[in-house]
Amino acid sequence: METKQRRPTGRPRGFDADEALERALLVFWEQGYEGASLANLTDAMGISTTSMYATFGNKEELFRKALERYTEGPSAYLARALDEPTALGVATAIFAGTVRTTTRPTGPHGCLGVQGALATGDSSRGARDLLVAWRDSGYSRIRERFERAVDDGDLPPEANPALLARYVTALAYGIAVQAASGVSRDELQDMADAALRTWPPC
Amino acid sequence: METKQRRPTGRPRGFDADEALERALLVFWEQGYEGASLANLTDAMGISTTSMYATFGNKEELFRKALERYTEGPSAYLARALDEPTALGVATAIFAGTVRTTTRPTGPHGCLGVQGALATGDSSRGARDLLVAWRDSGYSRIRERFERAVDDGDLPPEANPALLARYVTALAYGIAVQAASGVSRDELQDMADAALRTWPPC
DNA sequence: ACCCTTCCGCAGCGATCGATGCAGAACGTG
DNA sequence: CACGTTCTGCATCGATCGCTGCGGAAGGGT
Repeated sequence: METKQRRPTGRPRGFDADEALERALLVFWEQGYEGASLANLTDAMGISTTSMYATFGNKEELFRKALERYTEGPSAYLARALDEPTALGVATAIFAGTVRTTTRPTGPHGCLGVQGALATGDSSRGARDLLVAWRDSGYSRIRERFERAVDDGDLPPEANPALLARYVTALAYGIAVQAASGVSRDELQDMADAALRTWPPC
Repeated sequence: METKQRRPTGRPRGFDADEALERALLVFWEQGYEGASLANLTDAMGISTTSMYATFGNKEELFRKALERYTEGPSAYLARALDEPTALGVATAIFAGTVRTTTRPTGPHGCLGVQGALATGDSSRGARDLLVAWRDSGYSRIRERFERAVDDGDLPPEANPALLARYVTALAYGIAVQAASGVSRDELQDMADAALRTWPPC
């Protein structure tokens, strides 16, 4: 089975699809799904609308792929944070990663998963629902990690993993909103450090 | 001085401007500034675009007035919260008000000041900047209230009012984001209650 | 060198965006 | 009732929205 050779050859692509997607990600990140027009996107990607549609499908598909890239790139700190040995370590790493990613000196401020499509019109409900699912997935993974921490005896038996996960995600989203408003990295990190001093909050 | 009689008479308005503004507020709240089209707005307001422009100026002005109405209506809990006698009472009231306002059984979920225009295209930068200023104003008022709490001896002298205000606003924005995702009122209130059990976080 | 396949530039699609001009309707005032 | 003033309904503006058809350009396989 030669499933490897899918493309029966032809004119090769004149641009780097990965780099184009990275550019699109930055536009979505900064302007949101609705605020990013096709002209904005293709200009930043350096390709024509024809190439964009041929390569990525349509605007919503492009957004979906940009979100995947975001998850595996700027937002990869979440997966790493879940590997920390303690619940406190997990929370600490999540906050540190959130602060760093939402306040990069170069690049958009805030979190794509929050500001990409928080409230939208009907025509953008697909992107909005996608981000709702994305945020819910992050919450669920944190909650499961805290459930394991209770099982491990790392967190006390009376701890509420779901509630703790809501707390961590809420603070992370709050950091993201403030970063989008222009609040500095140091100020947000100091706030996160203070919050962690009373961990766990119950 | 007869400044009272400004209008030299004429055909009276055929609709209630206050109610129309309330309807517009709900649309902006649910769909965001960019997601709310003129057609969406005027349909909900029950008036023509001509009447809208004659009465409110343009879309950005309408948004500005809707935000004012939001501040004095759904978001009025903030001003009341600042009158609480203690910093803990202030934080408690802010969280309770945020949870209640962002999860109203009837009406949009989330906070207009957050999801109204968090990340936008160039053409909506006016609305975006307006909300940045709105959020910053809320933060500043809370910070000043906490400074007073330190002066009063309510908060310990080593407390950091700016940091505490960042914490409260972050958690409130996080609640708003989760409410926009559909998280229930009870779950968010339980989380806020847990966070308040370790007040102040430093 | 030929052919087949894929990609790209150009132009333009219908729809919707925010915003207006205009003429007549509807009122308070004299 | 006539007038002056304001508001409203209709039609439409140019611009932009996301998206696509088409024909030629540019490659790889044989």
